[in-house]
Amino acid sequence: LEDVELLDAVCATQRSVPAQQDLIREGDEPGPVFILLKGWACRYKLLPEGTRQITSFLMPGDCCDLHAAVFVRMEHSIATLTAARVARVDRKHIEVLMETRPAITQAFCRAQLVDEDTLRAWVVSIGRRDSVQRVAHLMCELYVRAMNIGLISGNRFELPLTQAMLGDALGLTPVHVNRVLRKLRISGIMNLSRGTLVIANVGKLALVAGFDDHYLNRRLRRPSSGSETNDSPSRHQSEPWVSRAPLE
Amino acid sequence: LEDVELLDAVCATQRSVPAQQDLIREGDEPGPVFILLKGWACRYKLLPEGTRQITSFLMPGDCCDLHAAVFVRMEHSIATLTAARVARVDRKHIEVLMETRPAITQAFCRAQLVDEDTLRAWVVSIGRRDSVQRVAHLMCELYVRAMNIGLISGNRFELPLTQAMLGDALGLTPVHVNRVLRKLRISGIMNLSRGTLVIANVGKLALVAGFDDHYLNRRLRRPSSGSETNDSPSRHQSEPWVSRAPLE
DNA sequence: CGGCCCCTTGAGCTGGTTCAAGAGATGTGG
DNA sequence: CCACATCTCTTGAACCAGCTCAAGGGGCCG
Repeated sequence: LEDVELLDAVCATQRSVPAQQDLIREGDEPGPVFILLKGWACRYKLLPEGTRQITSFLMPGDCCDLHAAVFVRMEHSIATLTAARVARVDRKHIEVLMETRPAITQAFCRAQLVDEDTLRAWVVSIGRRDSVQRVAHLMCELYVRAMNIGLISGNRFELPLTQAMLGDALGLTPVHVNRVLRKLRISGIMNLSRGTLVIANVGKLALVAGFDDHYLNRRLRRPSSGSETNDSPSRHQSEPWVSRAPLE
Repeated sequence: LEDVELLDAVCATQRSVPAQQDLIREGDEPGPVFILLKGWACRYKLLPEGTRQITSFLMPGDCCDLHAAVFVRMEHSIATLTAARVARVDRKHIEVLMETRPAITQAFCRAQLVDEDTLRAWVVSIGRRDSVQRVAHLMCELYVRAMNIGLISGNRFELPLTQAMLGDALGLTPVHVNRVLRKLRISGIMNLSRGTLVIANVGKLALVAGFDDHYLNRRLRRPSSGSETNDSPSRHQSEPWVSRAPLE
């Protein structure tokens, strides 16, 4: 479709950003829209005591605050976690796009809803799962998302998050994240080390996590193994853009 | 505005629902839109172990899943918590409204964004606050929301939630919710009993909670009493992320 | 080579859980 | 109007998952 070209065009002005840098800071007035093209970022909030809580991870293809124009003030910050490449799009362009291209509008809307479901899943995880389930669940989420944007090779993918970052996302201590990762490693389920996650046993991981992959509206397929029947072949496969890595 | 009349009209078909009844169940195909007119409800998710996590509370005026039409499957359930009055609106009507009345569309969109900010605040609370802060923070949220829909009289309002429900929302045990409530009571900050919450000291409550009322885009006003110039209790921390680099 | 992260592991502590038991409430049927 | 059942709240006591504090090791970069 030409929609893709329009989106490409809109991402013309790109910028490289080093790791650990705020793109948007809490209290800011919503400005331009950012689209993450490469690297990882996160939304987070700082507490008075100085602790941090990450509320979501952003991967290539994700957008920052498409809809926030209604508000006076950002309620959270967004920062890169790794070196990243970012497109900064004037809000006007987005609005024009949303008025003229219904498919794009719908894709945006859909992305928004997926985000919200993910957020709810985080609440569930942090509220009711123990540390092992929590880590496992997050890994499942990231695995599925990485798969959707084609970042999986075999049963591994690059996961350049420090244990401290994972802790800030999961509501755990870095120390304890470390212990959980060890536990998952020695039980032969997965191994996160040196920036890449290797999942030895997806099924077991999902089982431990109590992972329900519906919430990303994708099926969790293990790379090999074929006994499973794909029950709904007609699912929205004419994929709207937002969840794919569009450029690059 | 006549927008109000249109919305009234759309709520013509009302229904009374007893407490503890599912309106929408996880796995359902999104059906009609529900608007809560009276009483309390919640979104929740059940875990395999049988525990429950509530992800948000719904109060009169809140809508269920305006936008979910895009999805095949609901990712969470919605249930009444008290006896309630509910309008069931055909999705078609909503769509017509959203095409013809821009003000209404904008209001819906705004509500959606507020919900999302609230959800993020829950993640922060559950992830990084201790039990007392957590309870206090939720009470602040509910207080502000109750105020916004005119449910506050003086410094009290009706809060018909059991301690078990609060626990399911906060990721705590009912037993522990009880102990926290006692602590808040004897420290003279607030008193929740027999279905009504009396806030003796809003400022102190917000302080304990680390409550940042921006996220509902409303100011936290105390009804009477005014010795304290309570600007916003947050904003201690405008440090850019770099300053957090030494993770302590 | 030296400094700075980040990861790793140990040991002790604590906030919140679990289990248990009793006391109010509130409703229901006789 | 009372008797009984069912919830919810309340409190105690023991326990444990995850935290804190501390110390050492490895990789990467200047």
